[in-house]
Amino acid sequence: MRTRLDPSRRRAAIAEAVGRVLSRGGPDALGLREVAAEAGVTTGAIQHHFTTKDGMLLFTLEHHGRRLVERLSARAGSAPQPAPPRRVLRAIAMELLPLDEERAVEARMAAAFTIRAAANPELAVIFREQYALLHTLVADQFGRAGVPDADADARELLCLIEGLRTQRLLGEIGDDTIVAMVDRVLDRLEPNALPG
Amino acid sequence: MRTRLDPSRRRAAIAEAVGRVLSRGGPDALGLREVAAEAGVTTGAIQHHFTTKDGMLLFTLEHHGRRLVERLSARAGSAPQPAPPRRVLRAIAMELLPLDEERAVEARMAAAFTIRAAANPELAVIFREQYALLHTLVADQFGRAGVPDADADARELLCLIEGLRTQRLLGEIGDDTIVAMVDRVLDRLEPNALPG
DNA sequence: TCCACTACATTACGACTGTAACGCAATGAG
DNA sequence: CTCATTGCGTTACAGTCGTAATGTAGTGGA
Repeated sequence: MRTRLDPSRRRAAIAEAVGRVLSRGGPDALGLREVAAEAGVTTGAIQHHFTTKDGMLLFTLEHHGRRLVERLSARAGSAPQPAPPRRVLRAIAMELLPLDEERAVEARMAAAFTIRAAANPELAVIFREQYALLHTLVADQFGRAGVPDADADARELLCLIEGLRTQRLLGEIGDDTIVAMVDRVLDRLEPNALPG
Repeated sequence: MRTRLDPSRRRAAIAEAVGRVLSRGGPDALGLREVAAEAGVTTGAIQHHFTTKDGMLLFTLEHHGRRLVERLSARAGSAPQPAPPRRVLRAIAMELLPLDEERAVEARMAAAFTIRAAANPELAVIFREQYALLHTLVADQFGRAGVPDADADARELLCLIEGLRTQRLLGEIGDDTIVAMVDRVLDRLEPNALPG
């Protein structure tokens, strides 16, 4: 028997394992035994904490979404309050884009959940909730920058980021292209701000 | 026994069925029996034409990609030669975006293949080849419009379209938002062209 | 007409799937 | 200490998976 663990910790650990499995092997590799092995537990443990596979996936999406939003909020909220919006937006973009392996795993996992959500309303709800949070977060920064239509600018930036994630994980573009594109867009959206 | 059919026609029909199944039920629904039922054949027929499931998927991706590129080329090539680039680009965008059910099926299918490609180099190659064709197609139009960096503009537009597809199929944005965003971007990228 | 061949259909099989059922050790309350 | 409860591990099972094997009807050439 392995170390006994706080249930929420164990659920989190399993959710992380789901992400790695999904990221590594694609949708066909997502089996309970595979996840269990990745998490270092047995299928019995998974069954105990989630009862069903769909429940596990639902929690996994919530878990990762929560973590991501927290990270982004920290980026937006830290520093002496009047941090330049451009810098905050750039930080948010970098946090979302798959520029290191950890973010790449997140991106691949998100993509895997995306199609499931397209055929599963429960998952789609989670996505929309998280997107709403993200949108207000970004739109606030555009608002602070004084652009005429902060909502539209926020939608466009998030949209571009989504596209960059997808194209990057297909190898259609490289890391340098990603960064260049983000800067290009930020320069245009807020031309009066100081560079950096 | 069903009607005997030209092999390439049969393969195409099966590929279409794969797209519909993938679009409708997500990755878990993609079984040979499901595809066979959708195509109105037996698993034996599928096996005869593709021998393996992966082969079937590979062909499916190629098939749909080919069709899409042909449609787009037709859009770009038709009309008395000097059709305004803005109009051509808009037509291309509309052809790519899930504004009707047929394109929505294509978008969901593409998303489903995307994650598979992330873990399957053979599929990724197909994606990259098709993306290259698409890129030159779009970049040509930007070139004709006389923008300073046609490549970057093409990448950005395609990137935005990719993001719009994803967000649309999650229900995060609506059809009107999609069209508005495309026009917004086209207005900015090529401000000197005539409207329409 | 005969024959090789193609285009399927049918059946069968072993591997693998998610989940139910059961067992048991550790833990906290009394 | 006792004891119910929680947190797993183990085993079993029915169903589904992709694929191999085999059969057969239709087809085009000689």
